[in-house]
Amino acid sequence: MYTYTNSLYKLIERRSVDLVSSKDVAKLSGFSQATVSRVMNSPDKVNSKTKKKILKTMEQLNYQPNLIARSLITNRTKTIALISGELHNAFFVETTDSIVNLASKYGYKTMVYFDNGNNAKEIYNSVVGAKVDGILMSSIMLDDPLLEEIENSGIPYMFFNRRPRRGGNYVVSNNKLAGELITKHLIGLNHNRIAYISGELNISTFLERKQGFEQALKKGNIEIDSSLQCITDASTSEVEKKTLKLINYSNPPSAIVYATDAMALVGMNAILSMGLNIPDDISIAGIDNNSISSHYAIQLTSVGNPGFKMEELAMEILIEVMTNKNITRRQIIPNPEVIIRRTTSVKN
Amino acid sequence: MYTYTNSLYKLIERRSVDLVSSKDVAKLSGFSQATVSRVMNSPDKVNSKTKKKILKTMEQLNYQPNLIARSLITNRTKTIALISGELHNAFFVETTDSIVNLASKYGYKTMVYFDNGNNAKEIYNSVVGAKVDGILMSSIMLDDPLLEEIENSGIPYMFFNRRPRRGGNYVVSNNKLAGELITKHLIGLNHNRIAYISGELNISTFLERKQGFEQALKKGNIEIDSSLQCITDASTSEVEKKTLKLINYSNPPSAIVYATDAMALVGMNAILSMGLNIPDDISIAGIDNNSISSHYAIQLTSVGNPGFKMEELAMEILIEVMTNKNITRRQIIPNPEVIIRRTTSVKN
DNA sequence: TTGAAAGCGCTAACAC
DNA sequence: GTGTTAGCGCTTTCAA
Repeated sequence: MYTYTNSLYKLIERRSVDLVSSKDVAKLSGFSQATVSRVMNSPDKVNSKTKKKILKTMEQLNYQPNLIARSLITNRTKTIALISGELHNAFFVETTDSIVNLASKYGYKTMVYFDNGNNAKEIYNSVVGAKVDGILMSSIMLDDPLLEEIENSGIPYMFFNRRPRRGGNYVVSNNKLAGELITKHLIGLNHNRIAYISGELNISTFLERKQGFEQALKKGNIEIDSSLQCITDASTSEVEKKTLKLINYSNPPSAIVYATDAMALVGMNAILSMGLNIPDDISIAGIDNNSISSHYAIQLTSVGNPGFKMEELAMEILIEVMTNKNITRRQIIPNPEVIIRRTTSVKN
Repeated sequence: MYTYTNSLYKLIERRSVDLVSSKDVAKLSGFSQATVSRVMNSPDKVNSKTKKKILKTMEQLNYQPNLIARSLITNRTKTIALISGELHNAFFVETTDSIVNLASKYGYKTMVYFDNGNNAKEIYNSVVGAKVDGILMSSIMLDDPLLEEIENSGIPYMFFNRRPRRGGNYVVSNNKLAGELITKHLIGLNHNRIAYISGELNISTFLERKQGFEQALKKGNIEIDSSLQCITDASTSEVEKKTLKLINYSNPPSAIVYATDAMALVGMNAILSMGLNIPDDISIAGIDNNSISSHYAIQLTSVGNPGFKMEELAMEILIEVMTNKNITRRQIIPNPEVIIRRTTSVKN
């Protein structure tokens, strides 16, 4: 008894630098390490008195199981990787928030990576080494070589927002429809010189939204004018530049569709800074329906899936795939709708 | 030779589900596991021919070291934990982005947690179990019991944005000065009924900013009117409610200082929705200088540290602490400045 | 310069 | 219901 008290004292005293292990708990409680393990993993298989004693000892020692050691043997880390677009785009702010919180709700930690457009492979290697239980990824390109690697790795995954050209598991909005709807909205307001500013077309969202844009023009019998289409990287400076270019045409467009709300926000800033009025001088619209877009000072007309978060559905599915191993192909494409606000009006 | 080719074939064929280990690399290359390990950890200690062979084998097998196993023995995970406020506050969007990217630049992965105000202890336990190499944390309360635990844990850490009442390592803005400066700015515009909407005062930023507010009033010989001070949780609905309450006074304030830009944005939305004009009817200002605040459609007067990112400095220091173990107390408090935009004007 | 062997802290058969 | 033992995939002495 004395010895126990003595070593207990020592164990409590020492700082976590040299941490308490299940061996310590075992020794001090008088049971084996296996039983200590059972208390954590199959508590119903251990005598309730024993359990009580061990739990008390754990508390006394402030024992925290070493998850690294546990993972090495279980081959599960209770961690998911989120490979996201950068937070400069408010869309990813909302998805990151949702995903981390939802993961946590399900008992998963989240390793977050931001893909800046040319570090995907590096990120992927890190993710593989980290032995995450699943991957949630937005930043997949249309013909991304990573797709095959991920598929072959056997690691459960879901894409959201973007998808590869063929195959893969994902939840993405019907982006072609999104592009079509917003353009149709503008055509309905009598606009016929409608410009379009897009990110690079090796990304599904950008390609498909533009396809929708063109489809709407075609249906509206408006000729496609390539001088009104700008494909650019989605950076602030480029979007600004393209916006100013369009505005300064001798025959400028009466409306601009931006491929994302984030880009529209940049465009709006540029247009207002020029002293122009939105929508009196020019209508603008985005796609994604970021939450800032509904702010009274912004009031950006957009396209979105209100009441539905694709990243959350993707996460729910991922959880299911991680627990039940029967992985069937999952491809979900909800239809979005236009949210009309104050940045679009009838062409005057 | 034949045997090697044969087993190589088998190893290449199999999917990563049962992954290649350093043992496989060893067997196939004809060296020991120890030497394979050396190739990764002290390559200069291994013969260059041997090294070349082993590296080639690694590539053939697409070997990725199991970081979990490595961590178990090295006791380092090359992972930091970011315990952040939620992304609803744009301030944390920018810090999260910076931190994850900077960590990655230094070769660290980032486990991200969002503290919603009552899961800090739970998060902390997860962090301890995950054996992260360091913690970057914004969501510390003034008298947080976690401080002692973190200090005792021996895990390198830095707070940013918020700090505990006493002790701790942190980089935080001079928040009292921030509150004082913005209030002085308004007093300089002849405002003398200035309202203040703050988050809970158990958080250093809120307490100190309010102290600065009061100090400025005192210096300006303006009596403190408690009916113009609202302490609330920082949620959207509460900030809205308080804003409307103030506006509907028979003798409303001519200016409102919000403790954060995020709160000011909510207030702005409420005020504009009422049909009032900013700043003609009422001036408003925030603190933090979020990037959205400089948007032309927002133009929020704020207080910030332009050209300086406290989270980045905190991260740099953390890296240093994690590598050189001589942990000295670090408390850094840069002075902010007012950024005047269009939401504040002379009282009419 | 390389290999053999021990062990990080945990879990999971298997035995009792 | 509990203990003994082996081993997850690495790194790291210690010998050779």
